[in-house]
Amino acid sequence: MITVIITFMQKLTAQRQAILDLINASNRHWDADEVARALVDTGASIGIATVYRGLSALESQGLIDSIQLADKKRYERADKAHHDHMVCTGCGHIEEFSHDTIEALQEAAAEKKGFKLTGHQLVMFGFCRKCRQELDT
Amino acid sequence: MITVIITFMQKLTAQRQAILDLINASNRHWDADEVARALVDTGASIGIATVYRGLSALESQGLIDSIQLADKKRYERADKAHHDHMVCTGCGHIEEFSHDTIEALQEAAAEKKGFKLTGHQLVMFGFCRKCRQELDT
DNA sequence: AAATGTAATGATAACCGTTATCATTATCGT
DNA sequence: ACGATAATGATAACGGTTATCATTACATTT
Ligand SMILES: [Mn+2]
Ligand SMILES: [Mn+2]
Ligand SMILES: [Zn+2]
Ligand SMILES: [Zn+2]
Repeated sequence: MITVIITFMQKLTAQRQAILDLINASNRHWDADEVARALVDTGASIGIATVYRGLSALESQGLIDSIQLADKKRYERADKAHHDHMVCTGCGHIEEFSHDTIEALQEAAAEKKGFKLTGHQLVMFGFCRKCRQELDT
Repeated sequence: MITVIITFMQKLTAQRQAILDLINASNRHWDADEVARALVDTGASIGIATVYRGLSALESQGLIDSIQLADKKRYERADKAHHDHMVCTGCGHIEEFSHDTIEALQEAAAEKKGFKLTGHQLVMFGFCRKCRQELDT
């Protein structure tokens, strides 16, 4: 019998509330540094370590979501349905999409290999509509 | 009129040939450190910086492939058809799979958003057959 | 064969996102 | 109010990767 002790946030502190509010008020995908700068710009006082810890804590509560890109993690609101991402390598724009059939086929593919899925991440790279035009000119 | 000068490898040096041979002789997904250690173990003399540069050069020639995982990049043989990956969070085992319908639907999803795709990466996380059993016991 | 130009090598410093450390501060239950 | 516990913030440390730079290996030209 193994007892696993999980420590949850004792409280949504002022700092964590500020992080959560910031992310919930936008549709962006924030990295830790952007969050820290945005909060400091509004006059809040928050250390970068607190931002990292706050983001982790909020995510483990399911209050925010994240995607792991090549270089860094980016966080976004959790009150949207599951979706995946297209990243424009030209301008960094992130487009969201969801496709039920793709999701179902992933599950089937996992089943065939004996995998018990816990998550997935599909990232597509390319050029957004705007950057495509600039390439043609 | 913009001229882009691309410098290719002048030559497949002994070090890069050794990296390529090592990777081609296995079905593993190697990180840079594993490659370096494996080569040093066979008596070869190669610096870690050379391994990183060699892996990059070989990949840009299309001689090897890579996947970007959360913490590090992993390299594999390029003489297999395109495929995606399932990573076992229990033991690190990487299973490969390919699904033509998923690929086609991705292209369609990109088209709908105006994206010109250049690549994608689908990573599924979960527990492999072996680790599933150990969880149940 | 010798000289020249260019690319690769290897040791190591630097970089960058992230996590660990630790003294201090805030918060919760009693 | 008290004591226990968790969060904060400055900063050090970490891990993977890239940059620097003096040296070495090639290939091409004389
Ligand atoms: Mn999103
Ligand atoms: Mn593979
Ligand atoms: Zn773009
Ligand atoms: Zn496993």
